[in-house]
Amino acid sequence: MRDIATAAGVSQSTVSRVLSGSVSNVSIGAETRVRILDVAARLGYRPNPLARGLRGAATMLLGVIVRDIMDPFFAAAVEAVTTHARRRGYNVVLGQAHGRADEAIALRSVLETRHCDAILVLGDMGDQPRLIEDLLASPMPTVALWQGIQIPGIATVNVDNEAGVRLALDHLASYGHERIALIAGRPLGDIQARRSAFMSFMAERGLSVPESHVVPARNQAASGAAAMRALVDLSDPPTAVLATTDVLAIGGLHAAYEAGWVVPRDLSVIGFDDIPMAAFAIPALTTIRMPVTDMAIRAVDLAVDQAEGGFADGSAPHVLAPTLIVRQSVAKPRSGSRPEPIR
Amino acid sequence: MRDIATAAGVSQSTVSRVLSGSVSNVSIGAETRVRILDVAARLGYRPNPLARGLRGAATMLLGVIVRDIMDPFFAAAVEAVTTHARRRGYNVVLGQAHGRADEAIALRSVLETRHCDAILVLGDMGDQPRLIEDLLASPMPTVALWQGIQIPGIATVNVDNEAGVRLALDHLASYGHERIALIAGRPLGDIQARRSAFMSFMAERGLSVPESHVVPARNQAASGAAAMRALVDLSDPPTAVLATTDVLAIGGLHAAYEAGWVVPRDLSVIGFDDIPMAAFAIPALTTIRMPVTDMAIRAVDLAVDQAEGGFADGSAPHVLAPTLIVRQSVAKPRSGSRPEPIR
DNA sequence: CTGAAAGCGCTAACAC
DNA sequence: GTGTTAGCGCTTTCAG
Repeated sequence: MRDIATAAGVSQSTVSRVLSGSVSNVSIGAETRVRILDVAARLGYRPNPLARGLRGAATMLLGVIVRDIMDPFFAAAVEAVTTHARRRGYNVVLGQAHGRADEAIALRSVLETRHCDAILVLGDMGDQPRLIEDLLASPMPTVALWQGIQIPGIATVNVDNEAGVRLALDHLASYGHERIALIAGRPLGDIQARRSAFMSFMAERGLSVPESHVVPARNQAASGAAAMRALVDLSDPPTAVLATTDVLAIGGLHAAYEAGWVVPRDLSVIGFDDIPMAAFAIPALTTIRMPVTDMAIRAVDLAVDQAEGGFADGSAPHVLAPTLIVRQSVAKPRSGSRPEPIR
Repeated sequence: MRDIATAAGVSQSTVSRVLSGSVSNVSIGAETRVRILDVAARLGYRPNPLARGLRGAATMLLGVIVRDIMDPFFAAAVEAVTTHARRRGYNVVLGQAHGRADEAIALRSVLETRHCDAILVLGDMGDQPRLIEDLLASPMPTVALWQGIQIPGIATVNVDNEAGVRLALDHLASYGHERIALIAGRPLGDIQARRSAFMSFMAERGLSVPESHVVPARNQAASGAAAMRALVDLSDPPTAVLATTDVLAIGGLHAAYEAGWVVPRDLSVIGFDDIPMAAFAIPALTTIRMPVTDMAIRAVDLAVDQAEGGFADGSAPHVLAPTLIVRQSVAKPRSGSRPEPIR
């Protein structure tokens, strides 16, 4: 910038005024402005965001911390967040927290990331207490999405997991299912909420849930498949399965298929999230749709408003409602205890 | 930092020396160091990366521009890149280029992103000429992945698309398939390469490809499904289908299923990429596996070396080989022109 | 071994 | 309208 100042024969401040589009100040000499713009272009001038930041300017960056970007649900969430952030003039810095092992690093990454204006945390970080602690300690506006729980002091945007589970269970029940199993991911955040909602609603209806009908899994298709294999091998297999995420459900669908079970004739399956692939599962997966876009918008707005306005929204809870998407994977229960082998 | 200097009763420079772990200089008074460290901790000191950056320090940030994060393949790629980047001590800034409409913005984002040490471009940006131009104009180390083509002046890491297509076609041919259709994404980069490889290899074998057997698609399951629907409705439907990506193939599988075609009995399907879901498609998808991890490592190393060492690797082409993953979606051709309706 | 001072690129008072 | 000056937080000569 100094170069362009000398080259244009004006002072640096004038250049700054022109190039940074200072609104408030006095008007700039029409010809001077043109000359400066000209020289700037000729010299291929690029403002240095670091220097701007140092002066206290907003970086227009939103930090996003996501547990696992390979989870299609979170990929969609990142997409939604990115889209709305951009609409608000912000860009996104992605910090991946993959696995708890990297906790310390993820954390560091966040701290180093001080040069963004606000932070969004996607997904349950319940097992990374240091992260949470650190977020709380820092003065940076933070909002947590899909955390499953309220974190005092941090604005959170969640789905109503209980309503979702109730929707799913009601749907299954309306078909006459009583032996319903659960494939559940790590008991944290959203998943934990879904799991306990499942248990209460089953109890509420007087439906018993044998221990073997609640099978734990990591949130990957392979794990969902393994869980389904276990279920299908039981002496008293369920007639319906609720998976806490679509990824798990899709893995389960595959395992059922391999075992020769035809969904939904022999077994009903219902997922949670409505990831893009869900509609293309075989059969198309009935699932609970997450209002991803709305949640992303809400969260970004919260973060941006906090960053710009500085008003401490504190921890007003934002809980949005999921909806039931009926597709092809649910039907009435088979008659026998297990299906006749078809091959 | 000034505060901590006064609080510790030393000068700012001493504090800096201690806190930044200056290697070269003289040793620091043992007691002084401890005192400073102590005060720093007590005051909750956090270095300001912006100020460091201003002084010319590396930001340890890798910019990653990806066309579409919702594409499971690129999600996996981002994961791989992030992992290796972190191993090298770098964090990742994600810039999403979704859709060409945002070209200008994506571009800006990159330029603003000058505060990262190098840039990785994932996926074909052939339709964003301004982006490419800009990358070339800037002095920032850049490496392009899955660009499908060489870009003079930018280091590129690609797969051998032709080898991949040949692998797929050989596999299909070995089962006796001759009427092979192609579901192809946007004719850009990798996809373009795969498409033309398909055409040449078919020609090479003397196999004709009716125009109706090459169906264009956007890279989404829905589009793959639509394409498959078209294929299946043909009066001379193919006995095998090659999709340029697994996402397309999975969509196609679904459409075939809905049409009552049983894969692989009535139709063989083969994909490209080997995304995590591919193994859990129904039936499990035979596909061409991308060496994602290796490519990510190569690219990150290239970028980092360039950023740190400054040696201009220029545009040495890096082309890695894909492999065939045989699963369940390919069998010998059905006998009739079309399958008997099964329902 | 430690302090003083300059400067990275830019902006914002405050003059003229 | 335009120039001067100070300083954001940090590192780094250059002197003590």
